[in-house]
Amino acid sequence: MFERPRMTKLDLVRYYDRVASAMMPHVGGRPLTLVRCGSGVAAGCMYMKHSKVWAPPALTRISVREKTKIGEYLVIETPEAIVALAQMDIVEIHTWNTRKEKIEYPDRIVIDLDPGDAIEWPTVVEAARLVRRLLHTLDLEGFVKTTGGRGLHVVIPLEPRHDWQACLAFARAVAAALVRHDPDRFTTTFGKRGRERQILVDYLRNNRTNTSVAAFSTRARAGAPVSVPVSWSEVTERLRPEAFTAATVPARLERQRKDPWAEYFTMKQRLPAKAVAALEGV
DNA sequence: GCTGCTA
DNA sequence: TAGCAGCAACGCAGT
DNA sequence: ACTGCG
Repeated sequence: MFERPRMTKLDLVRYYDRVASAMMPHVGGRPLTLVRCGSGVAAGCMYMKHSKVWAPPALTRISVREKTKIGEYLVIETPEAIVALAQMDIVEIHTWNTRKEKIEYPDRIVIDLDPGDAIEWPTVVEAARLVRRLLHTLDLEGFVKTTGGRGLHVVIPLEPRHDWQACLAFARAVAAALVRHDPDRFTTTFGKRGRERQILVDYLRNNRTNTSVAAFSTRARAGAPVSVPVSWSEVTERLRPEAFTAATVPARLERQRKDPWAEYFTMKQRLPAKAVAALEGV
């Protein structure tokens, strides 16, 4: 399926088999959008949103009311289902930020930091830490993960009680606050020109129908690392280890250093009342 | 990858 | 029966 | 309206 390094479908099966159980909590029970590369990655890939097409029996299906019609989506309920996706030539696994039980109420918001070409990695890390600090002022916790590309996601675990519009409004407010805080560094403008030196805060990815929040993806194409929750030791390694020793790490981060995502799945956060208004003052 | 039509 | 074509997303923003 | 983008 891949050239250089050569990777076959069997390799993909082995890989999914190895990571499936770790992936389950992130991708299970959610509507999927998949990237399929049927004739090898070089030949081009297709997005698969609805599940009208064939899928291995290990995948389950759900119907979701959409604007105009009812869409049928594939859902992962077991690790076997993940491995089965390899049989479908699925190379990227994207999920909604809602679980099937509460399809209109996201259980996470993702703040996507998408650096321009001239932005160095440490700057992205710094930005992610800034986002976390911003969230802390609202008594919210955020978890950092790699994206498979050059950026980072700050994931905010939520109790599924705010509809996606409320989540979108919140994400917009966070983005706006970041831009206000440092207009030279942050932008919400999509246009490529002029943002080489800026970090795009991409809040659109929180839209209900959005497909782009990949908890995991196999971006072997780009030679990028596989997207998994990143550990702080990993981040600091790439940052400047000597400048970020345990002595300088706040207790809160120190706790995360051990297992950054340990608390993630137990955390049931609510957006503070008037969170959007509160952010306007930041 | 699968289905369904055609040679 | 072998082979081929068609199929498999979407919405925002910028120009 | 069309294109780029993720």
